[in-house]
Amino acid sequence: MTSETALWWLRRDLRLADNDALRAALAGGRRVVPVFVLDPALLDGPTSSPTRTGFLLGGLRALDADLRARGSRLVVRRGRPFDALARLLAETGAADIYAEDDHSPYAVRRDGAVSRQLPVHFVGSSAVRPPGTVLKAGGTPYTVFTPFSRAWLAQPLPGATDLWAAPATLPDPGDVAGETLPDAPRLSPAVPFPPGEAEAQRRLRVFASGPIDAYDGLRDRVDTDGTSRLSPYLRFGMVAPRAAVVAALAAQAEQPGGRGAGRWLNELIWRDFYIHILAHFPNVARESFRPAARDIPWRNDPYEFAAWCAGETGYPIVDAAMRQLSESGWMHNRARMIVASFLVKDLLIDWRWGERWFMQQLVDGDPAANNGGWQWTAGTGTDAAPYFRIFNPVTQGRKFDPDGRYVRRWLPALAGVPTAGVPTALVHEPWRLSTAEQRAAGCVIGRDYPPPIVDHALARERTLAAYAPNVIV
DNA sequence: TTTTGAGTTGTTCGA
DNA sequence: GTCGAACAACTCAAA
Repeated sequence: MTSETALWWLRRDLRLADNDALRAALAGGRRVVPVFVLDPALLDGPTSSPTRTGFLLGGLRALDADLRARGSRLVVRRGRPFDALARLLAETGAADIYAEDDHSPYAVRRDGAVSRQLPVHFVGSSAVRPPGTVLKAGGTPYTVFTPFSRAWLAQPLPGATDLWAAPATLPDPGDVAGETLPDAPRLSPAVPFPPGEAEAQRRLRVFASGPIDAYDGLRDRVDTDGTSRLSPYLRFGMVAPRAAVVAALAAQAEQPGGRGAGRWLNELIWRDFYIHILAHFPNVARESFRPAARDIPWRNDPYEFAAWCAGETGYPIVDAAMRQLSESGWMHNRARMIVASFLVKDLLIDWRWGERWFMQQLVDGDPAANNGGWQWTAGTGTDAAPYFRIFNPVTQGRKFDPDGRYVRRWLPALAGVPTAGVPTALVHEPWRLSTAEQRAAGCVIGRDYPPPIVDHALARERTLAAYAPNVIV
């Protein structure tokens, strides 16, 4: 062959636009072989999720189609990445491998092993600003979000000129053998996330051109599509996080008085924050960030955990959210906080149990964001919620699902419960309905819907005692 | 080195 | 119904 060859190793950057690794691989007119390695350590690991794997495989199919439309195609191999890449280097005669940097603990181990023996170059990052680039004056990492975000914003911000479209044509990778993508597991029709770069860009465009302005006011409403629903796409890099930042800044410039775009940008900065935290403090994947919070006397009742997983706690907002998770692979952000608070602070179950369940269910499951969120709720992490902040599932339901549309959607047993009337709307506390009202609504507690697994007021007192500083010192 | 101000997302209670 | 205080103390970041 006449020109040099490079492997483009895709991991969580399944896109052709704004892809630094692809651009670096293409530089100099090289022949580029796009490769994805199906890694059993990830796909069959203890924190894998059939829904997420289905989304990934769909994304790979979409990417392959996008590549073929440009004269290229995706080469899929199965096995340990090191072995697969070493073989491909030999088969193709490639001199270099280009990949976007991934900062999660597994990726760091994997990439370290690969880069010790193979010519791999890491270009770009799954974060907007990679770990190590947002540090305190002394060169150490931030552990509090607000100063982190100030330092993050103080650096030059990306603009429209930093983005580039997918190349119109790509070099033919030549005759390289690859596996066909496995069919199973398929995405359930209930999963409202068609995979692929085009869909990711469409969602970002639609969200940033309107709904983002209402984001600040609607983001907490679980009964409303007030969020971007971009998380699975960002998880697999079907859209560049940098492109999301640019879109948020542009929306902010258009609505200088509005708070929605800035609020959403803040969430993108949180995404970077937790990527940095996990990269700088990889032990948080195994234990609480705060040493003082490592000795909380968890109850860890396996039956209560099973009820939480199944959405059978008797608290409608909790159960609806857990059904939304298992049926659709996704859960509204506010609902994630509510169910997490319930698991940790009402049931006193170790946050790591909930963290693992989320990873096994979430189409957007990401080790950094998931760990950060759980440790925040549990009060064990960086900049965490104070231990006495315990969500009341009834109050949260009334506040963020005022008409009960969300709980009715996911809990058919509650479909007949009135939202208004005598004595008040009780859809978020159906056990307070009279026997006659329960019968009229077709929701008899104990028959159609479970009674509350714990009394929230008592559970709250129990947790305050368990967390009290004199206990956890 | 010391000091000071500040810290995602709540709830409950009593006036 | 609304409002402010209490919940508890600690750690971080920066001057």
